Amino acid sequence: MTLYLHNTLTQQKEIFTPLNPNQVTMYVCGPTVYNFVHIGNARPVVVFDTLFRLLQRHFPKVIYARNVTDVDDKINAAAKANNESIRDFAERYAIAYREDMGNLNNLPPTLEPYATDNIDAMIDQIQALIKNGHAYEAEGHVLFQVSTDSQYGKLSKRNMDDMIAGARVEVAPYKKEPADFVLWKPSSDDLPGWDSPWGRGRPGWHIECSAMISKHLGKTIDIHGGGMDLIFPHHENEIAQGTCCHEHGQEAFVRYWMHNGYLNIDGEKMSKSLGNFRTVRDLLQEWPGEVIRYALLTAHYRKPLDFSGDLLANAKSSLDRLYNTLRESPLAVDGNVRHPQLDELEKHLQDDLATPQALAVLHALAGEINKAQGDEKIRLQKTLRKAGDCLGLLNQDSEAWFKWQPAGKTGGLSDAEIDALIVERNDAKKAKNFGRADEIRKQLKEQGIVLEDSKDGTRWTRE
RNA sequence: GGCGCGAUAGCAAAGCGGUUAUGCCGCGGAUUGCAAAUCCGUUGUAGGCCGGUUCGACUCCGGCUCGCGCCUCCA
Repeated sequence: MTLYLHNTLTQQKEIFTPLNPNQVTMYVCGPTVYNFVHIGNARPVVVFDTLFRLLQRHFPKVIYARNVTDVDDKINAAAKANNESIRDFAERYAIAYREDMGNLNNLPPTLEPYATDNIDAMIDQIQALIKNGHAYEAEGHVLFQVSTDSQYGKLSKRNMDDMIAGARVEVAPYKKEPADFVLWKPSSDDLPGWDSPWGRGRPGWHIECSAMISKHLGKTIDIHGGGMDLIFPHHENEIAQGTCCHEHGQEAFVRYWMHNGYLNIDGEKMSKSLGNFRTVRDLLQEWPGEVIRYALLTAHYRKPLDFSGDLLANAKSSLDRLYNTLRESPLAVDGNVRHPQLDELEKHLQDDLATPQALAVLHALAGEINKAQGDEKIRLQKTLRKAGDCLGLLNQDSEAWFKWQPAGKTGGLSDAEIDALIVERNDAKKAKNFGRADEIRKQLKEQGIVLEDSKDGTRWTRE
């Protein structure tokens, strides 16, 4: 197996080889849990879940960590307004996040460290940075001194002069140099805080990730992922912290940096600050989670993807076609199935997660299934189930898929009522009373129920 | 101001220096009591614009136009 991954550090595809051939370590930046996540937040989760599945197929052990940021100024303010602890406040959204991501068929990560459970590791790392001459204390803050890191800027490809020239940041008076960033900041009595060598305070934004990586995954990890917007400053600063806190020798802090492109709305980035976002939670009221997942996989992960109702409708139609070929096929994935199309699918995924082509393979298999009969058909259906599993798709029963209806929709016909009308219609058909049969078809159609007659009986689906 | 990305048919979205991406939508045929699904065929002059390299470019190179992103919380 040769796996190619695009590395943001080198801006090109590289052959992936883990530092330890028996174990891959991967860290992906998780959510700051102060509200429901939007569909743009779901893109990296789906992308790296797909990578996680791929890695698991080819390496004996994969440790995938995704953090939960449960302390930050937005959380602090919201928890205070609610008169509850940041932990209680944050945990509600952390649970919602896990539910939402689960509904998109994302596997749980191996580890989900919480920032507030790892304050000690952050303090340790900050102390190491001070000891190594990369950080300094000033007015209760601890700051990383960027000029002490000759490698600074290597991920985001920018140099200090450019940054200072274009800086729109106010420079705090206690900074030695404008680009220095906060590792630790003091907390007033009404803010969450932890005791530290620099007084009661709380961590800066970037330190949690590098500290938790060091603590849970080690000095060097194989893959670190996240959205493009994290390249600067978040990941650049993580590199500075994670590299300067200890002797690294030849090995980097992170060996492969991967970043997904944005989800756009009308060509503009979806973001919380622009307010042009849709929450995953809302979308799940209208669409199956699998449709959302499929939609996110239709574009290559590094490309922008314009999000729209049409995108989801197209994804739904495509999945309808695939599920139609899986009627009566068992759900369990048969690990022993072999088929050239599976090799083709693997080849595409191994080429920096070429999911659009991987989806094309699913459709090629569907075409074969539609033409096949008997055992050959069953074998191909098993193949398609397995192919779908590689992408986190096609893991449900076809009948359930076609009978699905939006959670937000109420008052429609129940399954039993529909079945009763179908019985009545079939009786009418037997009696050659096609007028009544068509009337029932029409009546159901008006309710969004489509009937399909076949020699094996009548099936129905919700539109 | 600095740095970077993109432009493909009705819609979405890929690979590839010459041979069908794929899905949805459209059209014709088969099948069907009707319908759907499926199969066969097929169209919509596809590759932002202008040059260059080449026997040949959507695919490589240069310029232009337009759009977008990061430099500030952000996936």
